[in-house]
Amino acid sequence: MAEKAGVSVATVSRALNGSGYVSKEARERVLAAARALDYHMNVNARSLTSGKTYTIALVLPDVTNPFFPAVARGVEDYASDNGYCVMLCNTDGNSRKESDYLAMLRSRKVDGVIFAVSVPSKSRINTLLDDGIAVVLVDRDLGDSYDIVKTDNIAGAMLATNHLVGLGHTRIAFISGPAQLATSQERFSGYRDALMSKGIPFDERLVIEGDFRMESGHEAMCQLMNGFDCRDRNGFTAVFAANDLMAVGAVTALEESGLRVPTDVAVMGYDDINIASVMRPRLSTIAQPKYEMGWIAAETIIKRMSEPKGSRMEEILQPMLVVRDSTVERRGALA
Amino acid sequence: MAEKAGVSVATVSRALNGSGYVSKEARERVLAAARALDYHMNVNARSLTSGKTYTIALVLPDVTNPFFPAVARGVEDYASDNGYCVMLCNTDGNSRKESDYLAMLRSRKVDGVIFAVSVPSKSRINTLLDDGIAVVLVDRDLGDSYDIVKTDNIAGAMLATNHLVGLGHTRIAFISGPAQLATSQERFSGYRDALMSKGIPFDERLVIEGDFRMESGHEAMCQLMNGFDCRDRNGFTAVFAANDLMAVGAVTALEESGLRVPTDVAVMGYDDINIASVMRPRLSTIAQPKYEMGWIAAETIIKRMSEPKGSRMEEILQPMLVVRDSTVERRGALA
DNA sequence: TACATATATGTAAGCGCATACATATCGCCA
DNA sequence: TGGCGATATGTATGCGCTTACATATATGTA
Repeated sequence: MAEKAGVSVATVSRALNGSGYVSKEARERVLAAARALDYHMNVNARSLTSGKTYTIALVLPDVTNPFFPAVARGVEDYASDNGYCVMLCNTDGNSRKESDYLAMLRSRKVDGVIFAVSVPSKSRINTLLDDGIAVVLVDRDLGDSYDIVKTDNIAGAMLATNHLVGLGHTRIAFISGPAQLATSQERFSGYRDALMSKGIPFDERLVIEGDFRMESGHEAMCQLMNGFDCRDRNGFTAVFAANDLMAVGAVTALEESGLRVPTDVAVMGYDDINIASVMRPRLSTIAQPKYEMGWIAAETIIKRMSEPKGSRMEEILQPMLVVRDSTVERRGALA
Repeated sequence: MAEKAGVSVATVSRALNGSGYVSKEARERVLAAARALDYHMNVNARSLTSGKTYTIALVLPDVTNPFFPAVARGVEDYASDNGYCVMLCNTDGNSRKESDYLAMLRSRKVDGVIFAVSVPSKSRINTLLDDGIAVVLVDRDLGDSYDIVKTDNIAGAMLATNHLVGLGHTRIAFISGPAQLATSQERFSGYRDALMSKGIPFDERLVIEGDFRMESGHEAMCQLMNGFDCRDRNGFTAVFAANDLMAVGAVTALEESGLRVPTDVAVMGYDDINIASVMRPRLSTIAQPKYEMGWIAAETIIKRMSEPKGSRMEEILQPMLVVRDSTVERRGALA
């Protein structure tokens, strides 16, 4: 390549990177040679000296969870527009897998990792940071120590709860996410606080912990039905699930018991995944700007890489109430 | 690191890789030093000499299409179990994005790319191969030149069509995928051949091309309803969509027109994405082993890397008929 | 004309690793 | 005891690139 153009490797490098002085003529010869040889820079070799790999990792529990593909897409779009590649890492919420991956990413010198934490471990993250790897959290918060992009879960849960209350419900069950996640805790707070503020007593027997997966929603619902008779005003007349997947499970359980949604019990989800608008009854839910979250996370991490010492960045997006058929009965609806 | 252990870098390298001769004592000192310093090999630097990056790319149209996350998961699981990382690349079926990405991957020296092609271009793939990058196609075939993992689309489409025919339908519309994709062509063949073999005349006015997305299914259905009165026996009484997403769109269009599924027109999908079992009516469809496809694709590509010159590998998985409510009316069903 | 600057290019070192090659020690057999 | 093979380790080179530094020419200024 250098010979082909009749110049030194240094000049080639300068020509290709537009750094330093290169005569017009030399540049053209280099470019011509590059084209002729179909030459492509070896990015890995470059990273050896530059320290930058132009790679970021997206570490999340499971792409198969419909919440994440949109986030991933957002990350990827912003990243690729800026010359970055993104590695996809599924942890299954498994501590071991998570730390294995982080080690892998460290030894690959990724520039940054966008992290939907499933086991809250600050030391894990600090290790990355100490290594000079930028980190931004998405969705799953971890206190106020790290850059984060999330939605306002408390507001979202209040939106949901208030909607239910507005419909006349006072006995509202809550199917929570994994208790150790801030995301779950926040949604729970929103639920409880909304109740309180309306003067509705909070009954902890109405709260069951799930794990964000469909089956756990089904299970939780069964447990709930076991403990209470929902045809009884002292039972419950509505359920708010901390994510749509669990809401789907809950609806299924309800139907299996011959209960009608929303007539017998109203169901509210969270996330607004694609399923929500297609299932029957269509699921009322709290929409999160998933794609934007990913996009902004990528933007944030790239910004962070350019100033590692800058002050903490926090992007809190607003969730939105989407009312469909699982909470209010439509009269004269087509379907 | 080398000094810390009191040996040369060569010995460190040998100790860490288990190559060449290293005394037990030296190895232990190296390992101890590594632990003490929290040393991690720089994989990129290594790839400079070894030529291997232990990275594979997964290039597909859009992770947001529910068919792909499962495939991606399969790829990732096998890959990470074998020390590989996977880069995620969305092309949107856009020729430009696709080739941009391939260039990017070349300059990053990925070891292989698992490719769900959207624009069929052999030269594109040959360029990769010439570069020493392994390629295996998933789902989208391209003649018999390359390694591929797919399902038997002809068989699948026949399964679907025969099911409909068995139900008494003779006027079966078909919403096809993009015509340039082998996947679409094969499903179309299966549809037409099944019809033929039952002595049912094939009416090309009943075939409309979509693009695998939900909206296009909706549109196609509208077009179909415009051309035919489906309450007329000479219109159509069933629709087979080449994928579930389009089937969902079709069902929506049907409902909007006040038509009932499956009573007025039966609908059959393809893929068995998560939505299929949750929507109402639940969608009858052809299930593809998505996760396995990804898993096997990763297995295949890693095998290929170890013997670049080996004979072509072709894995054709079998699709499965899943009968739900969109084709047959359930009596006494709970919901 | 003499010298400071801007422009242009090459040389060489180094990034973190693997490895060919040279060297050194040891055990063992003829 | 001389010599060979197995074992162990260091030195040096190169992977493909960037960049500090040296060098060289052109341009401008006093």
